Amino acid sequence: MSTPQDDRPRAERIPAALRAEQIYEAAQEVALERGLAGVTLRAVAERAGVASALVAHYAPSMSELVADTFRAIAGRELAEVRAHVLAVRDPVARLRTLLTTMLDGTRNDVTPVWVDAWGLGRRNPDLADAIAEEMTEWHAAVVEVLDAGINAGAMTPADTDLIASQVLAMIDGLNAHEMVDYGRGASSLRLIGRALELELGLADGTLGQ
Amino acid sequence: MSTPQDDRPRAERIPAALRAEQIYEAAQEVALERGLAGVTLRAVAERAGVASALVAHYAPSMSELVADTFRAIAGRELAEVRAHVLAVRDPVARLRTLLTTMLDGTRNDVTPVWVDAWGLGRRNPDLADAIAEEMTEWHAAVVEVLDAGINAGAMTPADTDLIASQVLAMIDGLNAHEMVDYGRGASSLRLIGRALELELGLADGTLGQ
DNA sequence: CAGATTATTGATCACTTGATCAATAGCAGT
DNA sequence: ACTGCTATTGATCAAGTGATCAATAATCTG
Repeated sequence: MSTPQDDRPRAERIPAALRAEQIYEAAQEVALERGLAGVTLRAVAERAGVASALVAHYAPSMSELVADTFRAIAGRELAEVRAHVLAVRDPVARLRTLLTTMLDGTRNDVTPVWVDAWGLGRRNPDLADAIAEEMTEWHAAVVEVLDAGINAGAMTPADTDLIASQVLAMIDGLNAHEMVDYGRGASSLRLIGRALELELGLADGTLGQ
Repeated sequence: MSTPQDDRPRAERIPAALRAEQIYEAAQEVALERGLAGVTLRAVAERAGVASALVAHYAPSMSELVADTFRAIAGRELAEVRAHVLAVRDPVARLRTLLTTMLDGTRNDVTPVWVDAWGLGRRNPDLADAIAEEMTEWHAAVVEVLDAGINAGAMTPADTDLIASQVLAMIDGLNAHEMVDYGRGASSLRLIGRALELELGLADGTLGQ
């Protein structure tokens, strides 16, 4: 059980740009399935159906590939959530949609990616930069939702910058907790919802069920 | 640069129980300095000043050693914080002490241990169990502080179970964020303090400065 | 002091990681 | 059909991981 190389039909020869894209996408698939820590030279190569040397050929280094993979996954997630949330017109319903979307477990595969990222970020500077960037964008998106609600008069004026940080901290903390099966039975939505209702002058239960 | 074995004076022969304790402590030192992911057979051996085989001899397996190491660090941290917090008699001041203690950066070395733990917990069942246990104890400690405040009439009655989960989520989330240098300038204490003041009927600024 | 007990080690295994490089194979243009 | 360009690969490296085991050395016991 120790074949020095993968036996596999030789990969079809395609333009470099296209192959780079395939490898890039394979890395994302691996990250979503096995976590960011599972994005190894050989795992990505197998997923893409090419020799591991080809992955090394297209990626500057694995640490950069990991960082780029994280950036792609986090960026796409934000774009999707943003589009989904902004489609809701009523400000309060929009905020509720934001919370439910981020907590309903639909994105159960990207949470491990974030948790892995925080841990790996300490030894991977490229990844640390990527994390900071994505977090800034998430923060801006939450602020946008809050500001819209306040400007529409549906929420009490508040320090949206601070509240957005709070929301993200709670969501990331809860997601990390749930990853190790620490549910405590309490509904995460209700937990965050209550806090925001108080800070934004909303009636009890408006954000949670 | 490839000595097959560490050249080093042979470790003095001491009773097994004592040596086990030394290795156990060496693992904790390594974890605090290089993170839980740095707790490897050879790193612990070097730290303890023994051959790597001896670490393997005393530890059932590395995954168990990592789990035990986490348990020891998290447990000791909780005991210390608890003692420090319970020494404060005034309920509100006690809560404030709890928050400042958990956020003032004094325990900057154990935060990475927690963050590593969440990531590694997915592949290390022993570690996952340890995490859940330690979190349960932390939760109970926070509830204790909140209940005391409410019973003393210093805080508005509330669902302390839920609020404790919220506090832990925010703290862990914020700590994770700060680990990748994502400070956003905002004071974490003020952020959590504001939220709790609202939920516990405390005057603005009572918990934060 | 001789012998049994046990703590400690060196060597080694099988495996995984990222990375490099000469060699090969396929396509494009002439 | 030939030639040049380039995508792709196999082999291999050095480093690091956890783990095992016979051999050694120190202590204790009778």
